[in-house]
Amino acid sequence: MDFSQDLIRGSVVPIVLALLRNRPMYGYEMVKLVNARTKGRLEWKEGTLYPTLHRLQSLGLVSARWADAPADEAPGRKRKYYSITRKGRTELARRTQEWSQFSLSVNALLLGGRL
Amino acid sequence: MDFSQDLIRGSVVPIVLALLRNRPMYGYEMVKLVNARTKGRLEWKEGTLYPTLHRLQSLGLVSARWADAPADEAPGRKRKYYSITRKGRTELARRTQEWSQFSLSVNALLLGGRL
DNA sequence: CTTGAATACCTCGGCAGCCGATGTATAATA
DNA sequence: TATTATACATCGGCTGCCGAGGTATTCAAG
Repeated sequence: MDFSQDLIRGSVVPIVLALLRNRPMYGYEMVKLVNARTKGRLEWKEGTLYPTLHRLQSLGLVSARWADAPADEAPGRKRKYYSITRKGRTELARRTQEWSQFSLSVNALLLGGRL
Repeated sequence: MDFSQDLIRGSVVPIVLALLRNRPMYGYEMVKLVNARTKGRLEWKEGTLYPTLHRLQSLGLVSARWADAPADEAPGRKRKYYSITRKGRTELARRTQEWSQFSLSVNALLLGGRL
């Protein structure tokens, strides 16, 4: 479907935080996972994700550590695993709420319903 | 609630087109209406809307004409009324579809549901 | 063995849209 | 008379997305 990039904007941060809710992940994994889970309707680019992760880290919303990939997955390969911080969880809650209000508002206006 | 501007981005165009679906409107009216209908959750700025309207016009998605405000509303006042064109309606359909797919995707990722 | 694809990380500059600030002019209200 | 509301507009700053490009490793195919 190939969304206009303007729609994508602003959704990257909350989605990243949401992905890290349950377990640490590495960047490349997030890209593939988002693209797969949305069947390519969202098509994340590495050129977007990596700078975003660094930004979130500098804001203290995620933390990163290098580690070996599990031996049964990709033995001998190094990956940079990101985890969400306590501060990040607070921000996630805020952003989720924000998204929900926002999407309700837009839906109401677009689909003509009352708010 | 005061959304991050990044979320707003990309939603302005489809909303403008949707507003014009039923009747012509003037810019100032759209700003007030959106702010009121969303109870200030969306807070449109004139500095965003006017350039957007001009852009849409140059793309042939809307047309504009100056006219007197109705005598029972604001007698003696000039307004610039925008209407959606046929091309604009096609674009509206596309954008509505796009938004719907997009918001479903984001919702699924944010709220953890399956797609 | 060498080539190519997949994995996994990264940077940089261009671009486009939102917004704050600012400006103009008129009508209504205090 | 001064202020507020209506109604239009522009402009530059900022920020984030993306295309293009780069490095290095692992693994399968030729």
